[in-house]
Amino acid sequence: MNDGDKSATAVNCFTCQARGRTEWCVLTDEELALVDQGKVSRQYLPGDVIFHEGDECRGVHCIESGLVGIRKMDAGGNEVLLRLNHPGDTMGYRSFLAGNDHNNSAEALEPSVICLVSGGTVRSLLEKNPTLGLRFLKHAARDLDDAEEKVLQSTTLPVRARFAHLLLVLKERYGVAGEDGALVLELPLSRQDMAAMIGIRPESMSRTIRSFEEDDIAHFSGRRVHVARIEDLIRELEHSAEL
Amino acid sequence: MNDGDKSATAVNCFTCQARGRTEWCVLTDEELALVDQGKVSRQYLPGDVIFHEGDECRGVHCIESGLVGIRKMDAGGNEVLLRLNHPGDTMGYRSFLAGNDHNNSAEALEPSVICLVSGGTVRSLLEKNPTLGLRFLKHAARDLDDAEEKVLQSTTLPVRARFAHLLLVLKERYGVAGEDGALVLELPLSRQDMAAMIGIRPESMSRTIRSFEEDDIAHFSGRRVHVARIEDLIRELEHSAEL
DNA sequence: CGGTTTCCTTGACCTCAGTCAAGTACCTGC
DNA sequence: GCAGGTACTTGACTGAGGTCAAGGAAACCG
Repeated sequence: MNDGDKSATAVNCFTCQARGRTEWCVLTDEELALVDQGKVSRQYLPGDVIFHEGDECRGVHCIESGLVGIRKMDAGGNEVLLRLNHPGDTMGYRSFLAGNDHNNSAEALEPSVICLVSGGTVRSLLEKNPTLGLRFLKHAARDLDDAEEKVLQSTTLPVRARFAHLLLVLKERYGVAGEDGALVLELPLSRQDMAAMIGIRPESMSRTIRSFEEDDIAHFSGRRVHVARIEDLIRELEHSAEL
Repeated sequence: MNDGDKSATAVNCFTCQARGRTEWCVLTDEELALVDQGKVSRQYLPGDVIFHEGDECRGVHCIESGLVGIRKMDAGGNEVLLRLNHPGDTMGYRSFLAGNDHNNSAEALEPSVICLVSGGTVRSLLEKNPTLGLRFLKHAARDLDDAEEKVLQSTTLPVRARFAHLLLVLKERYGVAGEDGALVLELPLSRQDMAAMIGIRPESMSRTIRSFEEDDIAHFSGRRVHVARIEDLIRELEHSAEL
């Protein structure tokens, strides 16, 4: 929890690394200048919380660099890691639009630089440039698809299949080419967090990993994963379907 | 499956029962006339499918009357009932916006009249009237919250608690006042569908209902549910949290 | 009306994943 | 270095919920 006055690092929207990937890329230079003025940027270290469930929503967060996990927990302290957000991603736009408090929390998983664009700025931009709203809308549509997919999987698929699926999804972003068609993943996640992503306990995560090793489907050392044959992961998914 | 040429019932957007509740309520009369021209309306009977997962998305559906269930199924034939849609609700706007095929299916649960607003119409309206996009956006934001809530619940809560929660949600729309503070629900759902809503098998649904009866939490006869003390349902939710 | 189908319920059984508890590895600060 | 965490692993046990199989109830339709 480093809530102190992290040096408000001088970040500029025009030179932002993630600029091309953000929702803001549809803005004119003039409009982008508004964002630039209306934002505050901060650094976060792994474990730092950007906002908490229940916090008042004061604007929209935008990731310049790093990695952020979106968590949600219930009354019993159970927690799920809903998704990972990357540079260029926008966070908290939903609570902002709906005008209610944050209904999930965001935590830095890697050292991150994150900007908070004030509510007023976003509101006036939405009026000025309708395309921005459509960008948000598409973003929401994608998130919604993912969430519904997750609902389906978490109620129908067994843990092995869910884990295989998770690895296949993570491959898109964290897969690095191994030799001879093998796949190597460099995950940014602890086992706890992987467990939280598929909604199981750490103990079950351990056992699932071990069973993947025993079946020679994947090999884990630290946060590096070797997968000799991707088909094995896919089969693991389908396998649970038939029969 | 009544895919024949159901009489294209003469429905008019200006006199639509659900008008006030639709996304379109932000349109001017002139714009609404466009919707009226650009739509086709049809009648559906219970069990009729409005669109299937994988179908091409040809526009946005709008419910004039009736009740529609949104289902999603996986390769193994497992199915989840994601949500219920009511008069005034819009369906399929996400696939439409994202430009991909429908990723879930819609089935009439009651006799329904549903309009299909053509893609071109929606597109031009979105350009004309940015507020419409914001309406869709808020809608998506709400759906997303629900979906994420559901992810959390389906991975953390036991069946009894999920069912209690379902009843509490259904109460909002289907609760009718019973005498002396008791609650009576007139559900529009079969047991199978209730099971599908919380992601369990019909057998488990039966057993859960029976256990609620035995514990005197709720009494079921057909699709009517009597709940003497709502607190019991709430306690059922919290109960799973502690300990 | 009886025949068919679909829905719902029940029982017996089993298995997957959660729980509890203990032990190990690793990291950090002193 | 050692003490104290935290993360991870492992084992033994348990139980909630899925599966299978069968029977009953209710809706549908000729």
